[in-house]
Amino acid sequence: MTTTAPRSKEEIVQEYRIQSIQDAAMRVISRKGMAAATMKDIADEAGIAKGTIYLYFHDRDELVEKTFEGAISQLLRKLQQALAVEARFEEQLRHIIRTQVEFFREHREFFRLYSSLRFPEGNAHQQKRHRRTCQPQYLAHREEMSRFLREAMERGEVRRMDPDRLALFLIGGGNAIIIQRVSEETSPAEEADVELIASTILQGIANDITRPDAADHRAASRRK
Amino acid sequence: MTTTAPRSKEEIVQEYRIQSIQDAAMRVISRKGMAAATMKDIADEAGIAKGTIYLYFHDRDELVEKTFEGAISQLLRKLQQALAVEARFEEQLRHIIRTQVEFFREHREFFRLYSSLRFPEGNAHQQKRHRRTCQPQYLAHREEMSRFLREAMERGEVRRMDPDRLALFLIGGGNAIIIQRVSEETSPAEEADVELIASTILQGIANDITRPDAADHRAASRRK
Amino acid sequence: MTTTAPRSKEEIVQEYRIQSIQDAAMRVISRKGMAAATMKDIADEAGIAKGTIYLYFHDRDELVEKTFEGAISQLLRKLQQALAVEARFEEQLRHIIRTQVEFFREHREFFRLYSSLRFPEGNAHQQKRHRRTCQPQYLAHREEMSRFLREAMERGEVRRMDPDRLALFLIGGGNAIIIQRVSEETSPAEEADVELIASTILQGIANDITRPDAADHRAASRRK
Amino acid sequence: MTTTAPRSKEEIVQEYRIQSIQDAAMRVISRKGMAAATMKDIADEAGIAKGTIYLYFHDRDELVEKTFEGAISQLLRKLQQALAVEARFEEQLRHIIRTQVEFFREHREFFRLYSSLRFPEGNAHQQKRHRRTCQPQYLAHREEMSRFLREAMERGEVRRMDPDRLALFLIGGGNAIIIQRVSEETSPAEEADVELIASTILQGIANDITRPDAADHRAASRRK
DNA sequence: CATGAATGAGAATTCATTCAT
DNA sequence: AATGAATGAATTCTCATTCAT
Repeated sequence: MTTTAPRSKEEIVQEYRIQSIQDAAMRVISRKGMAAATMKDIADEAGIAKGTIYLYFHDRDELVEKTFEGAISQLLRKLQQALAVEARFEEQLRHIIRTQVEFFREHREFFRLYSSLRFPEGNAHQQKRHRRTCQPQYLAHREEMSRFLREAMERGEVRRMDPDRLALFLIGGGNAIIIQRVSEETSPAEEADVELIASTILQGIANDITRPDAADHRAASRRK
Repeated sequence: MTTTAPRSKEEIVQEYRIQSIQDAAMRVISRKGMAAATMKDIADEAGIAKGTIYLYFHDRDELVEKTFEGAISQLLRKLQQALAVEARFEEQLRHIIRTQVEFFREHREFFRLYSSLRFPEGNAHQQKRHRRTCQPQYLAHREEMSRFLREAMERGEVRRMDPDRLALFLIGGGNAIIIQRVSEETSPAEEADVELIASTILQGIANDITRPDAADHRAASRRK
Repeated sequence: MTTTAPRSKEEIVQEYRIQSIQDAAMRVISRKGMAAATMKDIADEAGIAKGTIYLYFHDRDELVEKTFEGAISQLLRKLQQALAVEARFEEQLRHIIRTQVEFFREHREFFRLYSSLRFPEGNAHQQKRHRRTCQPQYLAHREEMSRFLREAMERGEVRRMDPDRLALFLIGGGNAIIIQRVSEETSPAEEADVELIASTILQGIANDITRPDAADHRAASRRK
Repeated sequence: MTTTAPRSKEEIVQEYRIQSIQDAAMRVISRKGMAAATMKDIADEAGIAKGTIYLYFHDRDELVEKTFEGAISQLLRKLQQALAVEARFEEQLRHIIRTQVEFFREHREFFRLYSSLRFPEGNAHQQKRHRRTCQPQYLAHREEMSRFLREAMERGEVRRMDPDRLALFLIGGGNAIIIQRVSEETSPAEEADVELIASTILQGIANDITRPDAADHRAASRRK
């Protein structure tokens, strides 16, 4: 493990405060939405005064950004752990999907934030700032997935195609199901959704046993 | 086709106004984002006075909702046309995907709106209202797709699985790629992305185990 | 007379509003001071809503600046009129002093504003802006006076000395007396103060016993 | 000199603290202006914590007032020293003027404070308090000068006129020049400004045609 | 005593909505 | 019907002041 620098009590308290404000921000944003979440809301949620937030974050933008960064880097860490496990591609893929589904179940508040960040709102200045700080985190997620798929292609476990596009499709499709899970009253077993995603991506949906031409088609594309 | 009731000149003017305000709203929202789009912006874009909007829409929420409804019903109409075409399942699927990609290319402004509406923002009252009016439209889209897939399963063209989940996955994955196309400087040919989505969904990405070379390859990499 | 552009009713109303807001700002600033005058105060004083001010002025800074500019340009116009009168130097000087005393009597609220502007407050950015827009007006006043004195020196009516410094001294001394008049319960006749300033500046205060002619001069003036 | 009460170490420390806070306040106010000078700024400048200031001053107003009082009483002491010197009136006048110019050169930060205090800002309560504590100091300065002039009139060295008004004029005119010196990049020699003020006040600026020496002076300057 | 984190009243500014013209 | 000036509630952010450590 890494040697953590010896921290004074002040630093610990400070970190605790920062964390609890971010947690509150996450809850409020997920409840009321990015635009409608006011500093007052967040302060109330955190059980502190409005002004206190400004002791730890320069302004509203910074709070939102840091909140997002914190959450997504947690997700990235989990994904990397999932990728680090030695296993067959198919197992790894299922593991990755499961990790995301679990993460968003545990942090369902975060999901909204994650989604809303794809489309930055606000004025031009805010949007630029946004792209600068939030997008990189979002991109990192995509690139991690993209790299995972590319390596599988190089090993021949996945047929050759644009790994970036495939990563997008997989993440986007997975997220759609997660969103649904988050808003549903009762969902199927988590494992069922994981399996659905994994099997769809792996084998596709076509019932090709009966259609010899489909097999031909595949064989043909392989020959290219 | 359908017999429209005879409309007075007033009604025609009225409809024209409503439409041009909604068009303006769509452009502004897609340019500045949901939260930053002010009534003044929309009025200016439509070339009318702020107050005039209130003659046709009760308040800002209603304008946004109606704008959304209008746009998504256009999309639904196109999808239904695509589904109405008699063709093999695979062709229809490609057609549907192509329709969506094209629709969002032509209405890229709308895409933002579409995405942001999945996660209604605002206070509890607004959110409730939202769910009442916007979600149905969004749901209609999903259900249309779901029905299409279920029917294909019943015909045996698609293997049995949850058609709702599959529809979600397909729409979500497709949207992710569309979003990317919208924000990219230069994209691959539209047809390439359509094909990628279609083939992934149909055949999946796994390199068929029945191919001995692939199996060998995998075995080899496992030995390392 | 200058031909005023034909103005629409809107423009007239607009100008009226601008003027009445500036008047209110002047009154509030003179009552509570530059720093303590809030937008709410000014709006209340003008009998309008806070937001209305922002229809006519971009922000607080602009309002304060424009208010100042408007008032000082009035003063400058009056001074120029006073200087335009053909008369002996001494008469002109008295006229100028009288003009200022009168102006500040009629616009006593303005005086505070005038004084406080010599020392711009606020952050560096505000101060820079200040210098750009307010100082020029203040300088114009000084330069007008300076030019008047220099010309008198060139005509031999005033002994040679630094006209800029002399202008400063005269304005500063005059203002000190005006400030006093503004805050006194009961003041001497306006003309008495004008005469005191004028005679002090013209003849000085020394009772030069050693200069018989000076004594004569004084005796003469006493006889009048 | 004066018998100071025997002071405990605590009292000495206390006085030192008070003084250093006031010094810091003076520097900050002169740098950023009365309104923009925050308690944090002053505490930082003094190298102590914000809260500590409140151990020695009841609130911000009191700090500002005491700071002002401290500075102006220094000035008064210097003026009294200047007046105590036995000399001809003209010499004493020059000495007084010189004292002020020097004082403000050495305490140029104070000058701003001095000027801004003539026009108390803030709410009615603050202004009342202000008048109670600050004005007396300012008045003492004026009265000292006034007394000096009245005595000179009684001795026949200065012609009879309202000594209060004359004091105002002299102080106001002098200050205007000092302000200018403070804000100029490069100023004339201090003595030149002292002489300009003194000679203007003593002899006035009129080129008295009846005075042969003055006429000579003019003739000489014309010849150039 | 000294500290500085926490507080919350209050300021500037924005913008959906109303309404006299 | 259309307008856009006026409104004021709501929001972000600041800073004098308090108080537990």
